[in-house]
Amino acid sequence: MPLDPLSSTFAALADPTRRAILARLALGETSVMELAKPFDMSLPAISKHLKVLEHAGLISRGREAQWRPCRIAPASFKQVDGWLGNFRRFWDESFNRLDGLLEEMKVEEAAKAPPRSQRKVRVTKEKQRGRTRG
Amino acid sequence: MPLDPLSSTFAALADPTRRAILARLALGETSVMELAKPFDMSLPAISKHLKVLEHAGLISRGREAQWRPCRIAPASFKQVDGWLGNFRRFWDESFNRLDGLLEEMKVEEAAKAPPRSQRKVRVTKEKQRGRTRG
DNA sequence: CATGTACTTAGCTCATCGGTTAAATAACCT
DNA sequence: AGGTTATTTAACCGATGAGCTAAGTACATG
Repeated sequence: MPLDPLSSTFAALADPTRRAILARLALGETSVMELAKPFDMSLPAISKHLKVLEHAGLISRGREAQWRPCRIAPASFKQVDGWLGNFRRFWDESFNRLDGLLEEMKVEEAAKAPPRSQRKVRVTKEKQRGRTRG
Repeated sequence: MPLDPLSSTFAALADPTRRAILARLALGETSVMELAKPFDMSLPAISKHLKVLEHAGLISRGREAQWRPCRIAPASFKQVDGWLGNFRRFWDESFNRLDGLLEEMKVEEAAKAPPRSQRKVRVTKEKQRGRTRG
């Protein structure tokens, strides 16, 4: 049985060889041979690692003659980052300051607008999900 | 042999039960019994999961009489977030916009100051590490 | 077509992982 | 001391994971 996406992504990231491969790919698309070079490991081993990374949605692969160029695929990274966001308040100071600010703004807004039905906002849920900077 | 810290952290996160435990702990410190309740699983199994999480630096445990209250430990989360930051440019639009801005600023600064030795800045390295929001 | 290059698949080994039950430890409460 | 509650340790089992070698596939080129 296949694991849920987040589990297979984390599992894929739990190997230093695979993380090193991703670090290399962050510099740009490249071939399997090229990726294998830094490692004291058989080619099939690298091939397996790439399969794991692909299955985890962390890379995608193309076809160019006999080469299978690999590149970073953003989606799973984004998902991991999203999950991590649920815990950001535990370590990110600026996140907490921003939260304080947002809460202040909500309080002020609530003071201006008279309370209607469904006016109450679940701040805790709100601040844990789908945050972007900007 | 023990894995490197990042590997054991990712490995710890690669299990849905353990992620659910962390999600519960995000709501606040609690006991092993309390943590075990939602799961159809023996207590020793939970105990093992907690040991893995503790070893990964994702939780810490106290002592209060016969209870061992668990709570989120920030350090490993932060480390994961830091590692993920190396790849942020692949999915985070606002991150890219910010990078563009920073690069512009560097260009302007460089235009003002006449080129000295070691003036060249490795933007790529710079933008991949130790970023915080402000 | 034959040979070389770039991979992938198959089949094996060994270690680790997630779960189990049974027993041990630790602290509290008569 | 004896019992109850909370949690861990020990010993085991089946499944999965990372590595290997050997063989297979796909494409390019002489």
